Formats: sequence, C-alpha cells, structure tokens
Amino acid sequence: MHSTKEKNDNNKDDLLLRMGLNDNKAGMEGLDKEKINKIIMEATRGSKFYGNELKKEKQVNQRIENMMQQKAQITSQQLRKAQLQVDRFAMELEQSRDLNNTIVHIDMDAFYAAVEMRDNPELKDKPIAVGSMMMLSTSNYYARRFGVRAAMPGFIAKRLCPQLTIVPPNFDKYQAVSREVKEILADYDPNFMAMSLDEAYLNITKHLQERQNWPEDKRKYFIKTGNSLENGNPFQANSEEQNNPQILQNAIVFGTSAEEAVKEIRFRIEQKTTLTASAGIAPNTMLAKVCSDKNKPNGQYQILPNREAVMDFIKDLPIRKVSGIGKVTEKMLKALGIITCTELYQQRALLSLLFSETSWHHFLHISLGLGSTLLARDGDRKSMSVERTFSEMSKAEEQYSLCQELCSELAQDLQKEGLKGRTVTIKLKNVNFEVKTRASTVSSVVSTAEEIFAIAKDLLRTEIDADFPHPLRLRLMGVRLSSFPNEDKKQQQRSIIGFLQAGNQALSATGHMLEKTDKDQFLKPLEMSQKKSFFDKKRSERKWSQQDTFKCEAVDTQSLQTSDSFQVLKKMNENLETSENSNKSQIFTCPSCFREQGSISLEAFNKHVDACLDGPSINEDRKMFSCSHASSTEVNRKENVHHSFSLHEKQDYETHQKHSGINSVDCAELVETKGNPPKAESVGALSDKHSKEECAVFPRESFNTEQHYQNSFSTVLLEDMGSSQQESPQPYLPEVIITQALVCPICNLEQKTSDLTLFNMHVDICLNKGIIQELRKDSLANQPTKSTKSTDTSGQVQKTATKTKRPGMHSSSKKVKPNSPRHTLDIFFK
DNA sequence: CGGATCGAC
DNA sequence: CTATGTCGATCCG
Repeated sequence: MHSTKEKNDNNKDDLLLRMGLNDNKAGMEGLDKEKINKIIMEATRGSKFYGNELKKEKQVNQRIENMMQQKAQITSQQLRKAQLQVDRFAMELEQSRDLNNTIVHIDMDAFYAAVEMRDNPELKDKPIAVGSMMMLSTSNYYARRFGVRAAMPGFIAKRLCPQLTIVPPNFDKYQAVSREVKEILADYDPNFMAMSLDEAYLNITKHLQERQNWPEDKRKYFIKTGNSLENGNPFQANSEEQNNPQILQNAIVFGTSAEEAVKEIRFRIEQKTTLTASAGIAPNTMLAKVCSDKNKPNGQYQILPNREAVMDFIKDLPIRKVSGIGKVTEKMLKALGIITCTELYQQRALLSLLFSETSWHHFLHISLGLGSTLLARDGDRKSMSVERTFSEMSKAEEQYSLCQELCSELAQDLQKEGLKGRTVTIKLKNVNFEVKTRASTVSSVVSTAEEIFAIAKDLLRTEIDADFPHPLRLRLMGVRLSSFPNEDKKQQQRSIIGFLQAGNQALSATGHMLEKTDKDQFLKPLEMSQKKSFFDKKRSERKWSQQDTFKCEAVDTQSLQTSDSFQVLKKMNENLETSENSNKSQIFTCPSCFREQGSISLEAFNKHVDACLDGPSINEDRKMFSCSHASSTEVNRKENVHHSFSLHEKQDYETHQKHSGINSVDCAELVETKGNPPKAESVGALSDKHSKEECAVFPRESFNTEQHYQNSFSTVLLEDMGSSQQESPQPYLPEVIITQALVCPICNLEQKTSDLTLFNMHVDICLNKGIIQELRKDSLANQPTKSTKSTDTSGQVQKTATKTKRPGMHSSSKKVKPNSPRHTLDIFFK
C-alpha cells in the first residue's frame, strides 16, 4: 500500500534523524545510500541466497502476524492487570538499581583493517577490507563510505567499490596485538572480560578508588614520538583530549576521574600499538556497550552514574543499538510501534503479554537502563563444533568422507581441551541455503573421531535416505559435540550453592538478588537439571510460572492516585508489621476500590481484588500510567560489593577463530560518524548502524514485501507523555496527568518528575527503606508452604482467551517458585 | 531431548 | 563463479 510505504519511510527517516545518521556527507568520495542499495540489489536479485532470505522474511512476517492476532484478543482488564504486575516488577528493578560501578567497554576501531593498514603503508589511504571474496570480516572507514561492511561477501563489496583491496586475514597478528592491548587493560581491572580480540569490558571501580590517592607520577605518560609516529604527535589532532590532560613537554598527566582514566587507557593503547580504540563508560555493561559506539572511532563517551543521566541517555535510544536486540526482535517490536527505549517502556504491559517472561524481563531492563554490573567469568564450554562451506556437493560418498574429515578435526579440537560429550549434531545446508540440524544423544560420552563419526554417519545416512532418489545437494556441513558431563566435584558444590541461591531468589525476590537479573545471570539453571529430568523441570516451571503468583501482587501502588497510594501503602505496612503470619487475619485495603477489607484471609482479599479488577465497575478514572520516562529521584545506593573473579579471557573462542578460515565478522565497527566528525579521514558514513541492521547487505525495501502490518496495527505512537498507552479492542481510558509538583510525603522533597510511576517508586523507597531489610530476613526465615493459593487462583480469573501461547513463557530457569501469600506481600512492599 | 531460530562477534 | 564460522541461549514440541 502506498500509505504504508510512506509511513515506513517516515519512520525510518525519523529514526535516522534521531540517531543523527541521516546525513550523507557530500563532497567526499563514496556512494550515497540509494546507489549502494541499487548495486546490492542487482548483485543479489535472483540468487538462491536471496530466495532464502525472502523465505525467512516471510516467516518472520508470519510470526508478527500471529503476534498481532494475540494482541487483538487482549482485553483491557488483562492489560490493566499486566500493567500492575509489570510495574511491581519494575519497581523492584528500580530499587535494585546499582550505580556504584564504573564499567568500561573498550572497542578497537576497525581492528583487523587497522592492523593491516598499520603494517602495510601501501594500504594507507585506500579502501580496504579484511576477508575473502566469500566474506569480509571488517573494512576500514574509507571503504565504509562505499557501503562496504563486515559480513558482506567480497564480490559484492567489489562491485560497490572496485578499487577495494581485500586482504586475507592474519589472525595470529591480530591475536598478538590483542594481547598487547590486554596487558594494558589488566592494569585497570585484572578481571576484565575479553569478548573477542577487539572488545572487552572492564570494571574500573576499584581502580578509580585507588587512583584518587595516586601521585601525579603514576598518572604521567611520556609521548613516544618515535619513527612509527613520524606524522607527529598522535594526540595533536584531537581537540577533545587536548584540554584535559596536561601536556607538558613530552609527557601527559591524566586526571583521576573515570573519563581521564579511560583516556589514559586509550592513550596507552595508541602509544603501544599505533591503533585507536573507542570506549564507553557507564554504570553497567549494557550502557557501556552502547556508549562505546557513540563516539566511534577514536572517541569515548560517559554516562554519569545518576539515574537522570541514564534515563536521559536511554530516552531516544533505538532499541536496536542494545546488545541482544537483533534484526528480528527489532522488526517485531517495530510492528508494535516500538523503536526507542521510551516506547519500549511505554508498552511494557503489552509486551509482558506477548512475549516470554525472559524476553519481557530483558526488555524491561533495557528500558530502565539497567544491566549487569558484574563481569562474570563465563562458564564452562557447552559445545564444540566444526563446519565448512564448499561448492556444491551431491555425491553421497563425498559427503560421508567429508563428514569423517570434520569428525576428525572436531576430535582433535576436543582432545586439546580434553572434552568428551554425549550428543552429536550434524548440520546441513543445501544449495538453497536451507539449514537442517540432526542430533543424537548416546548414553556414554564419546570423543574420538571414530566414535563421533559412527554417530554422525548414521544421522547423515538418515538424511540421505530421506531424500532418496534425489541426492542431497549440500553447500555446508558441520559436526558438533555437546552434553559434556558436569565436572564432578566442583559441579556438585556449585549445584548445592546454586540451589540455595535459587531458593533465596524465589523467596526474597527483593533487590538483593534482583541485582543479578541481567542477561548474564538470568540463565544458569544447569544445577537443577541434575535433580529432575528435563521434562519434569519444564513441567514444574510451567506450573508455577504464571497465574499462581498473581493475586496479591496485583495490589500495586502504581494504580493509585498519589495520596491514596501513600495511605494505602502505609496502612498495609502497618498491617504487615503487626501481623506475624500471613494467612491469619489482617486488614487490607483494596488498591482498586480503596475500601478496607477488614479482617480477612489473604485468599479472600485476593479474591476481592480480583473481583474489583475484573469487575465491570472499575474505577475508570484511575491513573494507569504516565509515560514519561524522565528523570526522578536519586535513590537507594547500594553498598559497593566488590566481586573478584579469576582472570579469564576467552581464549577458546579466539583460538578457534584463529585456525578457522574467515570468521569472526567484525560486527562491532561502524556507525554514526555524524554527531562527532571523525578525526582524520572517514567522514560520510552511510546511515545504517551497521553493527546490526542486518549487516546491511540489503536495502530494506527489498525484503519488506508485506509491510502492510505496519498499518494494520492500531498501535498509536505516543506523541506526548500523556496519551493513551495503545489501542486495543477495548481502548484505554485517558490517563490522568499529574501537573502539579509532586512532593514526597516522607522526605518532604519535591520530586522533579511528572511520572507517577517514578514518583511512587520514590515514595515506596523512602517509606520502606528501613522496613525492607527486616521483611526480607523475615521472609527467608519463614519458609512458606505452598498454601491453598493455587487452587484458589485456578478458581477464577482469566485462564482462557489470550492465554494461548505467546512466544514462550517459561518462567525460565531460576525464579518464581510458588509464592506464598506472605511472600507476595513481601514483594509488594519493597 | 531434538530442532529451529536468534544474536553476538 | 562467489553470501562465514563458532558459540550460547531460548522456545516449542
């Protein structure tokens, strides 16, 4: 449809505008976006690859359509309810916000290409890429002006930029350089986490503390003006850095701030390797990563450790920039009108109904600017594999022998790490780019080439037979081994600890444990798998995941007018304080109708709340939510706990990278050179954010054959903070917008926010500061029994309709064991 | 557990 | 001619 297209284009432009990317710097050599797209299209159209891309695109579109149907069935009550639940969780997250760490993300600029240019002067001032005709790992900024990107096949890059020099990768060299860089990084955080050869996270919190007392000497570095830097002072061109560090003669003194420390790191890297790096400084890894992208190349950016700064940064941030949000997720969320983090936050209730628990939790973290503050050493390897692409192979005999070869290679790699596993998986990709995997698990571990091949061969044979009389026309084959046994001793220990922690988490569910809710910590259910069978586990997870936990939790300040909120909260707190055990008689005030419910059991109270919520006579004026994502209170600083892990670098990964052909797409590079004009060369930069954005091979239009979704959605993009959340079969009531200043009744300070949610959070925190700790201990002490609540729950409430299947909703791994009523209350009062 | 898919580098 | 390789995680059946 015509209008559809227009809308999309507008959205895109808008996005680009917000990202500050939509200017094509004219005058420089290079291509504009249209030309790039055209060339790529021509090179692509009609190829098998393209056909498969279209097919995949259709599947994604289908998923979106399903999602939209589900969305259409959601009632306003369900949504309201979800809102309460989600906001309760958001509140917990807010309280667990930890701003006390200084996390740095270091990212070498166009790493492989930069190394090649450094070591071969011929390549200076030329567009180059590292890789092969088949696939490029990275390109320099010059080449990027022509649309040449990482993850692009070389032959297409050549069409975009005929002068392009493609140099084959020298992984050994990159590794050596990487080691040099890591030596520097270790000075600032011995436990830093290397993500690849060119990227690492550091927690420099401790370093900064010590650094405060350092004499100038220890922060003083001499500028090397040796041969390698014949062009003069490497720092000279950088106006930004010129001010701060004191430059005296040939030395620079860096300050004691985080920003200065990171400048020092980058300075030392450049001095040592003649390569530049970019960096991001923030209170958590998620933000640091995004930051490092902001002033790339050769720049840095800091988000100051206060909530306001974080929220400000997050506000217009396109979700796609966040690690973990890929092409598909971006598209699905876009279908819901979500592009920025603010929009992601605004739709949180809906998302909780449409996505799995892990997914919407992740989304909520992102939209609140939360992330991991720990650099957890990554655990033991879970699988090892080999795969290879080749020109079409149709003879079964060749296929078997190739399979055998792969098994041998795999066995070799396995031997290096002394690994044995029980599951063998083969991967096949045919000439149409369709991928299949077939797995088989045996009862005892295998590791030799012969053992693995015996299993892989059977799997392969089955596939060949299945297609008989036709041969398999393959372009890729792979073999993987997984299901490694648990390392006995340690594993058992960990298993016990893990179990206890899981218990704690389920019980306390308060800030304490929640600080770990980042992606990294989310997972790790492995301990449980020993106790229960897989299916047992799944079953019990499902059982507890949803409905059960709902009732009393629905009580939430969010839904209340501020004054009422305070009253109710206070009252409930009093009740809690005085009543020893939950299920006895207590006095509750219904957050929906605001009537005291007298001395009733929790179940009864829950029933009442449900009735109130579900019933027709809902207090329609009730404030749902204001959307502002803006600043608010400075809150709840946690103690600075320093976790130290043993040094761990991802050597495995890198080693593998090394002796496999062209891999490791340098996806990290790219992007917006606009806001901050790059120093030397490299201007222009075509819009896309390459690291992501489907490695940009295809013009968006080419695959978007069915964009009509965009229009069929009733979702309304919010123009300002007060507008309704979204349209649904039963549209929402307009929200009440609080215009007057909000003054916290506890601390008496005016809160600079018009966002009720945030204000309520503040009040809650003020109110409960002291009490919470006690409640936590309390709840831990009183291990709740499972109580009658679940039956109670099943008795009424939703159940039907939309509860079908949303994209997954395990209460994955760890959490949410049965919540006792007592516990639920506990959660509520934080 | 098996298979497909996503995402990162 | 010519569109990677390796790993971890999630979700669904």
